[in-house]
Amino acid sequence: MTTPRTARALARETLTREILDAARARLGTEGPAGLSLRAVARDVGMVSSAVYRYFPSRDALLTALLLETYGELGDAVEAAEGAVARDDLGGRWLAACRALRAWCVEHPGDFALLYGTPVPGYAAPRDTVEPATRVVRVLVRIVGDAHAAGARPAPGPDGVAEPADLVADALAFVVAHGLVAPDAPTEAVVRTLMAWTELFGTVSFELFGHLTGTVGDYARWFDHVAARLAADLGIAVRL
Amino acid sequence: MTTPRTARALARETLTREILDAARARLGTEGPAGLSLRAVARDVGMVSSAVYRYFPSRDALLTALLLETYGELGDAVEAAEGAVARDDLGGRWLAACRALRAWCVEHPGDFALLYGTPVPGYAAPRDTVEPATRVVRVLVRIVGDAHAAGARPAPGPDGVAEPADLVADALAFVVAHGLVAPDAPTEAVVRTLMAWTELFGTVSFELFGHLTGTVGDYARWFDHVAARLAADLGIAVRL
DNA sequence: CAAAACCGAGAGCGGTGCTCTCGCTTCGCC
DNA sequence: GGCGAAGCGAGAGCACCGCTCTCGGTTTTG
Repeated sequence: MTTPRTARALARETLTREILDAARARLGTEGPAGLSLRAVARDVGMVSSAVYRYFPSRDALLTALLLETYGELGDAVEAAEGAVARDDLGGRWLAACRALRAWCVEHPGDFALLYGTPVPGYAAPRDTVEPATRVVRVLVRIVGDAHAAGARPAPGPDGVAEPADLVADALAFVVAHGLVAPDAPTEAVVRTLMAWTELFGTVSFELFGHLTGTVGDYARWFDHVAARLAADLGIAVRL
Repeated sequence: MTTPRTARALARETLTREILDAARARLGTEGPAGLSLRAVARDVGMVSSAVYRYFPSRDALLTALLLETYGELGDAVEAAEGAVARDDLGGRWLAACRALRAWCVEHPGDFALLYGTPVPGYAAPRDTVEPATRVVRVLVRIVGDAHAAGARPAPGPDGVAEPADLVADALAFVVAHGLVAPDAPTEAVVRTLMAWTELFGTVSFELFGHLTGTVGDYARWFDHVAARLAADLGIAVRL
């Protein structure tokens, strides 16, 4: 990455940035499906073919956007959660959840790119997996700390824990990615993954309009969802 | 709708069907974003402009697809739930949830149309709202019956019910659409809406690839989510 | 049986992703 | 300093897209 600071390299850097910024701006207004490389080129004052000097294809541009966007969301959630006292587990959980929703609501286009319908022909490369797991990693860490502090999830549907092999399925990935220590409370991890999907499901329903008319105050609605999930994990949240 | 059965009207009917079928077939392979009216026209052996005799715009075709698809999902869920003994509340809940997921997994393209990123310029007309509520209506009905049978949702995060005005927000819509009787258990209704979002959030994460590597057996994972949600609503589910 | 309505085909508009070629500028190296 | 190589932006062109309009031919209607 330490390219020589020649005039050309410098220009390339700034132009790459300009293209990415223009693309993200368009993403906010048109959505991922309508992301037009030609329009982006026009926005930065180029002809469309010139953009291909910087991104070999539309998919490559998409990948760069994915990486950048996952990173930004991860930053936001980690920063919000990190600003809360370590022993305030409910506060950390709520801060992480609220930061998550806030970012998504402020960047609906980016949210659609990350959590909406996948672009048909496009498969996200491997190196997007790590940035994509940052949010859930924060959640798992909070729950892990809570477990260490004695918190226990509510009993399962029939009063017993989730089956061991279901837990193993989910846990294998989490441990493999270093999200959590191998001796983590397995059931809590599974519940956290379920909570993660509910959080994003709620945001998805909000942003995609499936709750219009049903819910008045989305922020409060989301807070209650987050609080319920926390309670289910044995973490007390004061709204 | 009782158009005279002239040769022309008959031909129009079958051709409209053929176009819709071709569009849904393409939806399954390309996804909603890549739905090309020209390609659909080719599939039914027409030139693209001829399709406009049947649907005045791509959006109109989209609306027709929405109506049909919501209807099909509603049919599937209602049929599955209706086949279970009325007093077997856990069975009804599980049947509805499983039918919901099964349909989505079998029709990923249609699912993306209904619950994925909204098409940028397109706003679904009013008459898609009613068909869109059929699934949640089934869920609310089960929970209502459970309430009548004495089931009570688990206590809220801090041991108290959800705030009354949050409940009122959500309930207003539900009652306005005749989803539930005005004297319904308000808190249970709110919880049901939350459960509804989690069910579709789980399917969304499954189909959009956010759980790849994390969850091995999606069906069992989903069953556990459904069972947990039921337990939270005071409904016992045997897996 | 004629007028009106409907229908399919085709051309055409401006847009898209992407490829290739063509000059020009900048770079690295001797 | 000079020179070949590499990088760059512009433009033309390909096949595709949604959509409009016109033009003959068919069917329906009064």
